[in-house]
Amino acid sequence: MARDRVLAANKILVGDCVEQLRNLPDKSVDLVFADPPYNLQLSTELLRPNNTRVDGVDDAWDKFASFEEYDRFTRAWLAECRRVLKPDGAMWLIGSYHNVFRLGSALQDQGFWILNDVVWRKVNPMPNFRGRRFTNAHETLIWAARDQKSRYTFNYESLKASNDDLQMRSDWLFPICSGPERLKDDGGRKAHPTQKPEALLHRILIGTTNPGDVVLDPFFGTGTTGAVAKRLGRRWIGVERDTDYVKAAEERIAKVKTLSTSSLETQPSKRTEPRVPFGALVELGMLRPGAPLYDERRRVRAEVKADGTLAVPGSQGSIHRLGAVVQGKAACNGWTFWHYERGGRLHPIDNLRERAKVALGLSGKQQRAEPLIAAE
Amino acid sequence: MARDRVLAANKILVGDCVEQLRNLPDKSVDLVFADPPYNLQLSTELLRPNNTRVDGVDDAWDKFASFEEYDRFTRAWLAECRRVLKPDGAMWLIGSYHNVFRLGSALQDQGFWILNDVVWRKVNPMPNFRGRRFTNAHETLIWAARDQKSRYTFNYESLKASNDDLQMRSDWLFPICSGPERLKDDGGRKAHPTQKPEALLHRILIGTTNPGDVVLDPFFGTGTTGAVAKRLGRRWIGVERDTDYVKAAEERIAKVKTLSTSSLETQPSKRTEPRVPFGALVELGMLRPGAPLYDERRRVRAEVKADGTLAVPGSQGSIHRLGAVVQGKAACNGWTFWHYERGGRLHPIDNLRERAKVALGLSGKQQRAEPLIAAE
DNA sequence: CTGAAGTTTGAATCAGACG
DNA sequence: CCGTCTGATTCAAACTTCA
Repeated sequence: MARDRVLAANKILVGDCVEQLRNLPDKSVDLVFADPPYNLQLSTELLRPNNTRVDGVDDAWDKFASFEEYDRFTRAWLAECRRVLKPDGAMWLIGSYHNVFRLGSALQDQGFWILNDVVWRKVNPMPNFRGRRFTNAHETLIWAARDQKSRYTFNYESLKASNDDLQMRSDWLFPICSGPERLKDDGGRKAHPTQKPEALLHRILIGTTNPGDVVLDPFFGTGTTGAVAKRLGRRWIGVERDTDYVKAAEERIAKVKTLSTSSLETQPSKRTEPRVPFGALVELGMLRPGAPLYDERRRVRAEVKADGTLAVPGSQGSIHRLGAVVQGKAACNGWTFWHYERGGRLHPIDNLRERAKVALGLSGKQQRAEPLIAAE
Repeated sequence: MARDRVLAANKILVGDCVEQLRNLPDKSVDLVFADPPYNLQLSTELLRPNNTRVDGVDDAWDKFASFEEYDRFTRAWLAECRRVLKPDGAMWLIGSYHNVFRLGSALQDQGFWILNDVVWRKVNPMPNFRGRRFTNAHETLIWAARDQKSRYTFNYESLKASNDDLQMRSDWLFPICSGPERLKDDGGRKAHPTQKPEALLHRILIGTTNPGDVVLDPFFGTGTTGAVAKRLGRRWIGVERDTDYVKAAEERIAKVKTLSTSSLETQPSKRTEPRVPFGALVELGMLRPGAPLYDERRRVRAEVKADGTLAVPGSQGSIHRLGAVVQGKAACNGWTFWHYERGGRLHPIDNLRERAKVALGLSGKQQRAEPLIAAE
């Protein structure tokens, strides 16, 4: 089958994904990174609260008539990727809840062996403008070996060392791709609607490939995979149908310099300040619903509700909002304003937050969260 | 079909999941929470349709056969859950990468409408002992409405208020179930291998059910769903096959006390508050016909008409329509766009609506809250 | 030039009542 | 079932404007 197919790395194959993959030889690729269409199927336009329109993904390449058609497409390109992978090769997929369950099932059906699912937590996701769902603040990656027997690459020590000597977990925190990294077209608009951050590919390639490995991206887009692969001294192959994307990717990758063998960049981990919301104290049982809270001088008595709000007669809201309301002020830091009673004395609920941080592992020491106010 | 099936809540149905679900009436349940078996030991536990054992996992056909069997089981209990759900009902599933892709695909295939996938990030996950994978530090939840048209319950304001006035995101941080909350058997060993933390169910039930709702858990285990449902004033039904688990769950739930009705009051939503049409302000004499209204910066001047419409030269219509027209936008909330003048200053007409609610006796508890502490 | 203030934007299956 | 109309709703970061 593959007798006259030769692997030429560091180039983009222009054309249909499955057709182009057929031109690659069997067992020639170490890793596949695939960011396939998400099949979003947006129905109507979405307005922001200020009545401006959200520039959603409505490109033709993301349109599929049904799950059946999407599954058919998925099976076709997955099968080609599997053929092209070396026996010890592996694959990364990325998707959202719209498509990732189809991807994962198809992977398993074809004999891939899932090693982890990994969650990319977005520092700065787009909010949910209508207030009808949770903020969609993550995307899901699947890491799978070609089959159960594959001796896949995993640079455990590198990842651990770059993670303050803690095992790298399955939840990763990165900002979305914006700023200077985000490619723009001639008109100054985003060149690609779904450009992935280089930090994501950086961790993947450092963690699951070795220098010199061949990385295939069958949905190359504007070439994030190629750019990071080149920088990290990996070889790469991209497949992309859209010639505008191809042009942008080629120009982008041409500017990238390969790092010297010695200089192994450490992951710039953008840690956000650990935050404990008030509701967590209720959910964790540290404050019972019905428990009273007071201001410092006991002039106001409020009651904790099961939904994580606080109430006085005639008003209910967050600890901050209610603190502002009872004082007739515009704003209030509820953490220092409200107090719980213990041993006949009042303590700011901020103290509880410190203990919750410990329970949630957001501070150094590990201990258990005991209820501090007994049920009545 | 369901003519002689009666819904008896707050009890455990002992027996096979699908068989027991068949005894529940159609459209009787508000929410399903399901924590199905994870399919971890495919090769040893699962039988082929002809009851021969699937032995050996080396063979791709066996793996496929096993997934087939798991999918058949999944479709069977999901279909019963869908039948039992009210038209506006919803479902939560929880799983790991071993089974969650099968669950999500089956949900979509049966017509459920996925609203979010949610990631439970574990504070204290089990480390990966062999250092060959990422620490499996999360599990995945799927929240889905019965179908696309379902008007599902979502207590957006409660979740936001309990999260320091920020929208609740799709990534949740909770410790695994341990300490006193973890049920032990007579030998002091954990009574159930995968007991879920009550905090997880607390957030789910607060966020997506109302007091009095019926919550069904078809894989009840040691009854976390029932315990939290009872505490939060929701009704519950469990299905469990293992009589040891049933006994542990019954003892556990018997000890739980339901919170007082007042503790369960949720943050009221502006959406559910009674509506005051603009015309009522004119009828009540709060705005006289001919009165001028302005946008925030006085760039536009409109005039109130006796019929409750608003007019600028050349255009007339509702406060919303006219606000959109003068801005050249597709939509506009007239209540916040238009302002009336009083004491030389502009105030949004939304303020008048609040006063109209009081005048019309439509105001509930969330009325004009007076400061309880005098300004200093 | 600097900092404050305002604007733009990101893989989105994003409403509900009423006639 | 479908069209019409009211009116509820956003977070973090980058970028632009202006004092």
